[in-house]
Amino acid sequence: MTTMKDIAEAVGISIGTVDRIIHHRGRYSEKTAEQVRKAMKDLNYIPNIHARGLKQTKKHIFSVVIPHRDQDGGYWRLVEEGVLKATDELVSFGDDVRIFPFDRYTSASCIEALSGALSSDVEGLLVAPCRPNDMRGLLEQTDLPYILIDTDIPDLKRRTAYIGQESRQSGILSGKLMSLLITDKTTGGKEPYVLIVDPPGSNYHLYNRIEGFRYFMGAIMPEIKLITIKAEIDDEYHFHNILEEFHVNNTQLPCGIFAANSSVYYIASFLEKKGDEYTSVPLIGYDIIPGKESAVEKGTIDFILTQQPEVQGYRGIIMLYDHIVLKKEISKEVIMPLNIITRENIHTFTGIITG
Amino acid sequence: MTTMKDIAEAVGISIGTVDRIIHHRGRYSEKTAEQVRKAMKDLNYIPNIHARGLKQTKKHIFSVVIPHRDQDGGYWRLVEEGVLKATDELVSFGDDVRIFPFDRYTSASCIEALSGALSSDVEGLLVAPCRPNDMRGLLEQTDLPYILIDTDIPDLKRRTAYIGQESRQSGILSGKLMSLLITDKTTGGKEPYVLIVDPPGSNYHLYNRIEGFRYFMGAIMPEIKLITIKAEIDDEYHFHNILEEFHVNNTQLPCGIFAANSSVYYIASFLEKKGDEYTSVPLIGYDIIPGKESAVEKGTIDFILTQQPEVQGYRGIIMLYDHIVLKKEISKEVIMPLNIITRENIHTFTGIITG
DNA sequence: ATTTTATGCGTTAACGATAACGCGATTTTA
DNA sequence: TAAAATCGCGTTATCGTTAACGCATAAAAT
Repeated sequence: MTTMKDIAEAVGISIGTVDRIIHHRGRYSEKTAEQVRKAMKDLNYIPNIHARGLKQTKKHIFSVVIPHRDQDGGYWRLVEEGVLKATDELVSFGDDVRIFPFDRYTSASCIEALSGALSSDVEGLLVAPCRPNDMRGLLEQTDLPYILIDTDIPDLKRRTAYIGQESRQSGILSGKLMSLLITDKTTGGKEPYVLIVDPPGSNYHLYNRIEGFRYFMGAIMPEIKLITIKAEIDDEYHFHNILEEFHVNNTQLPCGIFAANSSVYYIASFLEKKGDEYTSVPLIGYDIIPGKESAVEKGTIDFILTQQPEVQGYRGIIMLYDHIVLKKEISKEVIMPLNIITRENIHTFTGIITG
Repeated sequence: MTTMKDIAEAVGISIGTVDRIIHHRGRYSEKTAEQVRKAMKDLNYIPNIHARGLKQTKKHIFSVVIPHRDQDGGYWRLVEEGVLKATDELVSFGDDVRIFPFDRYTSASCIEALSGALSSDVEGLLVAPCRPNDMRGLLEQTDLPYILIDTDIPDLKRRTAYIGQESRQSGILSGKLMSLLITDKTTGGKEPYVLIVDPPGSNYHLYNRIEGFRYFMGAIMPEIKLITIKAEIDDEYHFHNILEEFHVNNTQLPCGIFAANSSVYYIASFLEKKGDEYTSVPLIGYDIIPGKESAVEKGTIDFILTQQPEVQGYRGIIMLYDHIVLKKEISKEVIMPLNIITRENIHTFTGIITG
């Protein structure tokens, strides 16, 4: 392994000069710099990360600004788990990560969390700007590098990167899967229709998912009516109620149900309560929730789409570290894979972070 | 951040003693050891990886024993890419990875590569024992830790871990997807059948994939005949020939085609040459091959299953490092997720390693 | 009773990169 | 012309951990 000392000896100077040249800290002649650069190439010099990391006295602190772990049906808990896993690794380097959770339904909580995250001795942020209008102001002012996750604000010129999902595309993919599940058997009724369940809260991603689904279904299966019911509370009991109410007024079963987030599990438990005729209705939704896999394993839920929120949280932190500490180039946009989960592969997707 | 010095001061001893206690190197009393363990907990001591890594003079060298990058339709090239990516990271720590490729069709090459990998100053191996009988002998003798990839030899008691796929399960999953693609329209012929293409070489995974596919189709769609054609050479021209020959003898189109590996791309190009009626036949196969995505994007290939070979290679090296250098606990078995790729999500799966 | 051996510690020099500091020699400014 | 600034470089302490070495005191072996 080549060290700076080797470079220095090869050129006939001291390591101090080599260091100054490597880091462009001035106080050297372009002539020696040229020799050093040549020697670095010839000897294949690669900086020793350990030595560099050890010397860096100051520990790096990152802030994470995301909604409370219980919001959006437990989605953010998964993101947080990924963040914590990455934090474990950074702590061994002397660095640290601080989480500032907020309530995504109130403006004040949102602003408070973000300004708290900015004020301390922090060097970079991972932010989920669920309320773009509330957060954009502070993000425009700060000089700190930050990575956006989940929701993008493309016109924020200073954002370092964005990690996210293609929500509309995932709706399109859901539509495709739905179209495969709908056979003549299930469209047996007089007026075939698909039920779209619009979960509580007005969420950018929910909107796009439903829009994508509608687009695909309209294009490929125009003969099928799309009926949307809107839920108001993120609660199993509430979902059962509105589904029951809908069913009373529409005794004919739908030929498919699409839920735009993890509320699909509420729908599954409703169908299971009603019996076999109901569970055989094609059902598509989002997110693997630990402990609730059985609805997929039994086949009540036919397909689940997921973008592995744990991976998003994990990668967010690692990217911050790569960018700020290792000064690596990182991609401006990371689009998460759209994973299709079903009875036959769900067991291969549980507890995965790095792969 | 707590350091060993802090621990030593808290207990009132020197860091030398703390070090001996942490590493069980003897020369200390149980009484002080108890105090040190308590102080470590109280002060939440976490070893500094950088300092440890820097001090470790000896660089760690790992060997990778996998088939040549061109074999199995370029599959191993992808594994190698993951290995190289991980190697890049290790090189910054002063460590190194050496690749010993072999020809999976000859016994001698296989043994030569493995013994070469074992002989040097290596501390651990990542081995794809494609020819278990040829390799088991050497693996039983060595004291070095090794991780198996791709093919498992469960009765090798000393293997550190296995990273692999559930090949039979992936065949079952293919069967399920095929059953969704087959509608009354495509089964219009007199004697509906599905074509199974068995690629060249007798491969453990190929066998299991086909077996799983047969199992599912037999159980769910027993009315559909399964016809297998065996290819002998891994070459586009050869595939076109045998497909053409089959077609001449069986003018009725199949209601689906299943290819047990990346030769699915040869089949796709054949169908595209023949025209629209042919490309609309449901086609399912394996592996995303860089540069060949268009067959999926156009819809000629309906579904691709992949277990992200790059990720397997990458994780293999990282696990070796975690186990040998960081002395972390690593899982005995890592089963890769079974990813379902189709026209609507393929673009989110290209160039992914860590996520 | 003397020599070994064992026990329980403290001290210290690395590992490679960093950056503050110092020091002549030249150039610029007052 | 003297003082000040700049240039180009060398020297050195430091980060936290490791492990060799040393050194008393006590126990065991001769």
